[in-house]
Amino acid sequence: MKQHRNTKQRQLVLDAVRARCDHPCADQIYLDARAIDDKISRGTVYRNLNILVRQGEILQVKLPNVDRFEAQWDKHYHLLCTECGAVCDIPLPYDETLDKQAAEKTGYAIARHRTIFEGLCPNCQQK
Amino acid sequence: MKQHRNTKQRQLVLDAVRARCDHPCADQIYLDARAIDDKISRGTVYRNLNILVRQGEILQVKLPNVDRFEAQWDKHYHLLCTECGAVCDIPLPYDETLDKQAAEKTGYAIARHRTIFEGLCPNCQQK
DNA sequence: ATGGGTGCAAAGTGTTTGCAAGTAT
DNA sequence: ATACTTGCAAACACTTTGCACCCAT
Repeated sequence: MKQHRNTKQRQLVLDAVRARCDHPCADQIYLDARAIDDKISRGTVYRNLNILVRQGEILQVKLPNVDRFEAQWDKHYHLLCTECGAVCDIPLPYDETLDKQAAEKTGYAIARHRTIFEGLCPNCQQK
Repeated sequence: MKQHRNTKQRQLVLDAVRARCDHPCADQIYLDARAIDDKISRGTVYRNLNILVRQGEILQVKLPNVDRFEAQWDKHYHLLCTECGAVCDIPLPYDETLDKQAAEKTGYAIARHRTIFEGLCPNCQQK
């Protein structure tokens, strides 16, 4: 594996992810980083997000159109409001036994599972 | 809701999804449809896939890079081989109680959840 | 006849990449 | 000195859309 250096851009990207709790998308992180270093480029942000994901520093949440990121790295589930697009973590325990069951039934070597709940947030329900 | 007509193109797209069990992506469906009607266009395939998903005729599976589709419409979970990209349905029961728990804990009106297991298929484990 | 549907090509969106210059180690 | 990183812009992959014509109802 390639050895990574500490650059202020990479640190900036990591800080930007950590500073937010709303699971920002890459472009949001770019904007946040840009507000501090107005020279940083989109390419650099995308590259660093990918590196940080690979290093396990941050988590990538695959959603319909865009990927989102978050600094929390333990296994947990997500909740998406299908109306306004808000994403939040959900306080349900990660069920390890599911991975075992799936492995037994399929012969796959299961690393993990990802669960995304879909619904309407309190705000959007009122409309 | 807009009223939809029966066109041979739409039927062709639906048949193409039904004919496959490997969760094809949009472009694969386009190619399959193209093999039968060499005049059908990508735009039409994409448009019809979206319509069919909205109508509940087919299911859309959101994965890393591309969306995949399948004709089975009941709630169930998916298994992705992170090496070769194969996708299959997984014979675990859909857990309705999770939706209730999530709703109670968050105040969201939960419609459903989607779970994707990640691992290595038997083939890719050998390498 | 009416309004949804089609093919085509252009435009979007989100992300990756080639390159020359810069920099952490 | 070495080789990883950066900014920039061009390239990509996938999907949507505007338009004029077509066709199911």
